[in-house]
Amino acid sequence: MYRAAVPGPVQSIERAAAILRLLAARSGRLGLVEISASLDLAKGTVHGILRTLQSVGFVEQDPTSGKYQLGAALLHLGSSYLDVNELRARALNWSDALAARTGEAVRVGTSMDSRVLIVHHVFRPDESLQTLEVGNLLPAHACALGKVLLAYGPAPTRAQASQPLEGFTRVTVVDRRALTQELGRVREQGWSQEVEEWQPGEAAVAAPIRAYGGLAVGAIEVRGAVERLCDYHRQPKTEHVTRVREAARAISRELGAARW
Amino acid sequence: MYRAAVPGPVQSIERAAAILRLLAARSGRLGLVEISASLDLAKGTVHGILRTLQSVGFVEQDPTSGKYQLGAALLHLGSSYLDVNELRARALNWSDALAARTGEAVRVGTSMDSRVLIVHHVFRPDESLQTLEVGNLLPAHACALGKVLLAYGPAPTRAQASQPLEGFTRVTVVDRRALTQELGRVREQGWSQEVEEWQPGEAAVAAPIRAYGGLAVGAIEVRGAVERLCDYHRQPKTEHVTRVREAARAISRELGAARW
DNA sequence: AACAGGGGTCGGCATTGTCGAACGACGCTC
DNA sequence: GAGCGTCGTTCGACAATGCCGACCCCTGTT
Repeated sequence: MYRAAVPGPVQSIERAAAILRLLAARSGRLGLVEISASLDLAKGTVHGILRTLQSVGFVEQDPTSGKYQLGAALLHLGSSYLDVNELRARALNWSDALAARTGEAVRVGTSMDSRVLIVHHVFRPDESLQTLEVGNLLPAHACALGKVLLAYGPAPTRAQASQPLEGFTRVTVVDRRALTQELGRVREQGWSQEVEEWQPGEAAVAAPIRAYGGLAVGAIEVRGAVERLCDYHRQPKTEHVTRVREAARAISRELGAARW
Repeated sequence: MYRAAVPGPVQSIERAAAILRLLAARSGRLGLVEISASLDLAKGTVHGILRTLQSVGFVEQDPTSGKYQLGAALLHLGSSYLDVNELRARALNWSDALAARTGEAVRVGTSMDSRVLIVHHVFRPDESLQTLEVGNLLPAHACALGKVLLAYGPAPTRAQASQPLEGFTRVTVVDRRALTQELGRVREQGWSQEVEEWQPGEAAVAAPIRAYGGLAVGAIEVRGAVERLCDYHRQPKTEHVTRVREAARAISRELGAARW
């Protein structure tokens, strides 16, 4: 039997986490056999794990259909994570001001599993209906936040670099070499942009939030309609770039100061 | 050795969940020995679980201090839970309207471990700064949401009924018998109130959201300053009570209709 | 009425996680 | 600055633990 390199990754916990991820990915309820088939585990095994997860409130079971879904306890854990998260805490003050000054929505994100996790979101300051995106996961290569995180984060692993890039609009960067080139440009100029590469009609500008050592621990972006955020060359307006970069620097300073 | 009544609650997963709860309760970072002492487990055991939780992103370790805290993956799971949660989905439409009509903040909650979990929160429609309370856990006996859930939920277990009620202000109901009496009144009138029992200066009115069978699966409340929400007898204004009850009934109907 | 498909249960086996002691690093005190 | 205490981490042995796969029951369908 294969023996793990590092000792003691608790198998059942890994499996439980895989089940939770599966339930989160397929938004909706999943049956026992679906889960056991997806993870290639025996039904009985999955059932035992599910019952345990249910008893601690991490999953719930629909009594009529018998299907499983995520449980309420996770919501509380997630919000507790936000309370502890230092990046978010430091970004709170500055992002409000940034949204007010630019008149656009502001989002703060961090890297997770080569995707971008939104940890803070300030609505565009107008009366329009907007949905809170905190907790959402975005593909890194298709949004301004992600590009900055890729550019200033650790180098991608072999496995990551060989995965194809998914396209979302006609201008999403799907060519790996083109992306590498753009990330170089991002490093040179110190900020990233994204014009209709994720959502049609939307553009964004992002800058890195760096902790001691220079590695990016997060990013902050301003996002809004292309016609407001960009000039007539479809390039982000300089004032927005400047303001995002200022906010990012301010937060970086606070993060550094808090620990050193 | 004690043998569990139902077979197969996976021990390591229960322990992992206990660790996560501990990390959530003590907001902040915890050391390995603190955790192992709190749960009365061997250091090595806790370490193995923590490493596994870390590898799946449920906890993070501060590289400088070595202490552990909740991880980013939980945020995503929590927000995924919100996506699936049917109570919240149905409440979305009605709570916005309720907030607009009453001019006050609206919250929707559900029962969890004999406390109240906030699953939706609409800010009071003015420019004041408010913090999102989704994911927060409140004591059931001290808020309007909780009283409704207690009144229309399953009867409390022996263990629950013998726990003392914590006081938060001078008027918090801390006497178990007084609470029972008030819950009876809530059942009679179909709604609950709370005047400065949780936060000084704040009052709230709540009504039950019931699924098929009549059991409350959630509750919705309007919350605001006492002087706005109540009349000069410090009783909630009738118009607010009516509106909350209407919203609750509408959501209940949708929930029932969705399944039957 | 028979069948298919779902969730749930059970007991035996060996894999798996647990324990406790020992290690190395750090920081504090004297 | 040497010693001590504390903390996170590693390791190996043991056996308790959780895993597997066959079996059961129920519901809905053909």
